[in-house]
Amino acid sequence: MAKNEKMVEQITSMDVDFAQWYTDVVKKAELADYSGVKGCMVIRPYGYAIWENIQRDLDARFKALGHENVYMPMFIPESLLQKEKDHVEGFAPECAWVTVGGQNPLAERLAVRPTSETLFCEHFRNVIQSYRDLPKLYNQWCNVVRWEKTTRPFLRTSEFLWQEGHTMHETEEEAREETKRMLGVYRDFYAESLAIPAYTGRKTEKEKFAGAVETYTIEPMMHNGVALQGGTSHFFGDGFARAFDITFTGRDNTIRYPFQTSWGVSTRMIGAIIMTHGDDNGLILPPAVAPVQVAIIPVAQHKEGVLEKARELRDLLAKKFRVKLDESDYSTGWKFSQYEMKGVPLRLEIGPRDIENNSCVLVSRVTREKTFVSLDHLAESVEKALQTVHDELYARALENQKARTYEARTREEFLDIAANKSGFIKAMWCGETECEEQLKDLTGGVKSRCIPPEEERLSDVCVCCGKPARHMVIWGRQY
RNA sequence: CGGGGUGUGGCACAGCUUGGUAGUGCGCUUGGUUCGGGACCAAGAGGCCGCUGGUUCGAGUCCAGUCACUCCGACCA
Repeated sequence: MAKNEKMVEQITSMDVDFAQWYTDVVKKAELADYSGVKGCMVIRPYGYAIWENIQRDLDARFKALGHENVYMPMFIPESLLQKEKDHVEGFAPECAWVTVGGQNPLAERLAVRPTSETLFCEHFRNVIQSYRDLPKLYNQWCNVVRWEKTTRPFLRTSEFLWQEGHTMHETEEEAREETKRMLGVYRDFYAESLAIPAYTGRKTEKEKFAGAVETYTIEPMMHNGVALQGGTSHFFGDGFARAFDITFTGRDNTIRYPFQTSWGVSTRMIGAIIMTHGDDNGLILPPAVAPVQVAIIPVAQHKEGVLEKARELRDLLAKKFRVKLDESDYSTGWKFSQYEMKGVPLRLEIGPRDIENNSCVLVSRVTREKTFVSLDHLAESVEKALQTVHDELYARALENQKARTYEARTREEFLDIAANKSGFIKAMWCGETECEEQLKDLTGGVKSRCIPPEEERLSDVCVCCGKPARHMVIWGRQY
């Protein structure tokens, strides 16, 4: 049999089947594996390393703003979860419950946390007495469980990792500012570290978080035009504070309720990275979170001096970058494919010819173009190349988002776009939940994503019912 | 929760209609030749065919039950 007929495990083309492409990338890039536990995945070392980089980056951003990390219990007694009416209604349907401890049935069953507002509230009640105790700026990195019917690696799993910030403030204004500030942190992180552009804005009444007064969201668009709710920041008013009886003595010596926020992003962001930047050759990682930023591939490594030179370059670059030198005896071509599949932003080839010329080859994962660079000032060249990868990823994603954002001024236009295009639709809305539901039914799943802060006035009437328009809404299908 | 589908070495599957020694490809191990885009040759290792029971001289194959996973719908970071 001819060698080119050899069966090579391929990644399904994203144009053929985007869902299958996604699953292939997750597996071939060794990000995650299915587990024996229904709806739960194994996050493999390479995938977890991405999460660790995300954590390190975000954690620094939180701490720069004065937030402190804490850890809450993983279980919530049913009575505690039930204290805020809207909240329990929203989350009870997808809670996992512990009913037995050891050998004995529990007197009160425990929910495995789907989110920790109630636990934070119980604690805030104990530690907040005076305006001097405010603000409380807490964050926790943890896992949560939501009993999902259908799951997909990173995008929706029964258990997932996230961070949830929970803050308490003296005034409503301060809490509202915090809500928007943290949405801004997410937006900056997406742009600066993940190279993902996104629309941000407020959720409609129908789509907001259970128990929130306002929910803000970041909505990046995936390569296929489908939205992913990429992070949320909630303003709770003093609703939970009242439900949990959290009070403090104000500067004027009166008893007051503090104002609260919460905000979170999850391992779903890894799914966003895959679906925003990936291509038919596999994953493409933004340099800021890539576990390996530069893969050094020695060429003809058996020849004298090649490995030594490669190690020298590794040691040099490792001072500044996350570098991996692959000395294994896999073929050169195999290594090229392997690191491309795993999305390493930059490949460095070093072989006998390069050594002769005091140069090496840099290959961008985005363009796959080979550039010969001098070994003098190599670190600078690498830094520049990584920056270029980031910029190109961002530009490409932004272009896709722009190209797939449409405007609809009539119901017919809206339905036509929903039926024939994939992407976001900007359209005016009257503010009624009925219209949201109607549009969702008529289009088979297009929902409101957010109301952006800078609202364009596309027309004066609701795209659905024709009554006077209140807001411009970005609509789309979601994961 | 409703409707399909699938369970056979690590992975992807064939074998089942018509019962009779467990197969193929990839991967893995060892040795050798290769090495600037997924190398090749040779020799190996690895499976009580999801589980339980039944029919039979004999079950991966037929029957009954059961469990798990998965896809499509309604709900969701």
